[in-house]
Amino acid sequence: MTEEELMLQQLFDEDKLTDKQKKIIVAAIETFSEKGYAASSTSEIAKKAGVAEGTIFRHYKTKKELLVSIVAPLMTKFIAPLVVMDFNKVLDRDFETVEEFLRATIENRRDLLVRMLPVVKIMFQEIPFQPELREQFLELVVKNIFNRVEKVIIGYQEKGLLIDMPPESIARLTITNILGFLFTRYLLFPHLEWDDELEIERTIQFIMHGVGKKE
Amino acid sequence: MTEEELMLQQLFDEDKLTDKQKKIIVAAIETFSEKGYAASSTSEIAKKAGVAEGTIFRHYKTKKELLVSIVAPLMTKFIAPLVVMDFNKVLDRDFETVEEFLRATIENRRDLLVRMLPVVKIMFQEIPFQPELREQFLELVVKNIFNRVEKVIIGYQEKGLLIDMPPESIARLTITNILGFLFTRYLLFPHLEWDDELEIERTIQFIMHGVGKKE
DNA sequence: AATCAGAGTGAGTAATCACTCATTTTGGAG
DNA sequence: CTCCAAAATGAGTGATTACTCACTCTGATT
Repeated sequence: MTEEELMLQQLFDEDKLTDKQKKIIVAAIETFSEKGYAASSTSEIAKKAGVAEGTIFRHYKTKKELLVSIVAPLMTKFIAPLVVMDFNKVLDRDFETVEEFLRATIENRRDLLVRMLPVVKIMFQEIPFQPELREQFLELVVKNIFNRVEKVIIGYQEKGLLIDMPPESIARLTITNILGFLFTRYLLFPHLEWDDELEIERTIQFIMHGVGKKE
Repeated sequence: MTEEELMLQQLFDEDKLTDKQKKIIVAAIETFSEKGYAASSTSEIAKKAGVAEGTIFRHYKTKKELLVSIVAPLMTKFIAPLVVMDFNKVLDRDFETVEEFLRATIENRRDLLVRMLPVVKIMFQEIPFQPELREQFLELVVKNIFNRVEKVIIGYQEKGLLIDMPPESIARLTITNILGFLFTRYLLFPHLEWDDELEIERTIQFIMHGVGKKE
């Protein structure tokens, strides 16, 4: 199974798509990711997919619909597992400490991010310009994730494992560091040599204990 | 003096520009920032500037040259003050503690970021697609800033104010949090109500002491 | 074998693109 | 005022854009 098919399987119900439809999606992802949405022409995508330009418009009414149909599924896929994350399970059973919870969360999202890298790149590029994507993102991320994460934080605070800074600030800071690491590692400097395990541990250590030296 | 003229003054030697040249730059910044570079047409920019389309190409050979001439000065302006930041002065004279150093650094860069917001947005949007900008960014930020910051960190480590995690990791984590705050605050959720002073203090506290509760 | 719906085609469309250039306007020096 | 170089113009360029449509192909059903 090729790299592309693996990616497709993550995003779509692969079986319902014809061969040419798959090729269009693969070509579109590659082109959008390399040149950006606005700078990608449908003729170029068709050429790269080995398909007539008209074929694209048989399946997608507009170029924008092609973009949205690629990016939108990623958001739900990326968010879904975190939404169903059972609050009590996380707190009481699986993860005794915050460190373990963070380690599991980072590891869990890292796989998906790496596999979906080109689509993730497209997503962040286009969210500022596509209201449809922005709304979907805000709805999913801000309302679902943020509330969910805040509950987890309050739980750990009650167990005395976290300082009593307001949960939304702890959430902001923690998410900033996790996404900041993934962004720096995989989007900003993917070409540098990274010791992933080590850097994840340092990130977790940093989140928990900061960088100030205790007396 | 208008908002736009204030911005221009930051980026250009205002006096050398004719009235129409200024209007072109203002219109280009506005359009690029709103729609993205590739989706902005020169005819639209000309219209918005109240200028003939040919006038743009009298001063800028290509559309890309217009983009670069807007974004490039920002990078040097943004980086320059940090580069000339005297290592010993920072360490021994002005800032006894890391907290004070962080506070001053965040405050210092925040002004500029807020004033330059539209250009900053254009910069981050286009760096992935414009090799010219990417090279300039890497040269300035990675080599200058990163080395400079590492030296400061080593200095504070020698004074026993920072843990002995490798400086490049401390630098990565600290910069992530500062830029992460500014990004979240001004680009991601500028419409939310923020208590800036408070949130900056929390960010600094987080960097220094983490979120783990001490026994 | 006949039928038919959906997949695929590719030439064609008007609109828009970045850019050119011959010409006119402008503003300051002599 | 005259003069002139730089600034500004806007109609015009060929190329490319997203998208259409009349048509063909394909494979499953009867």
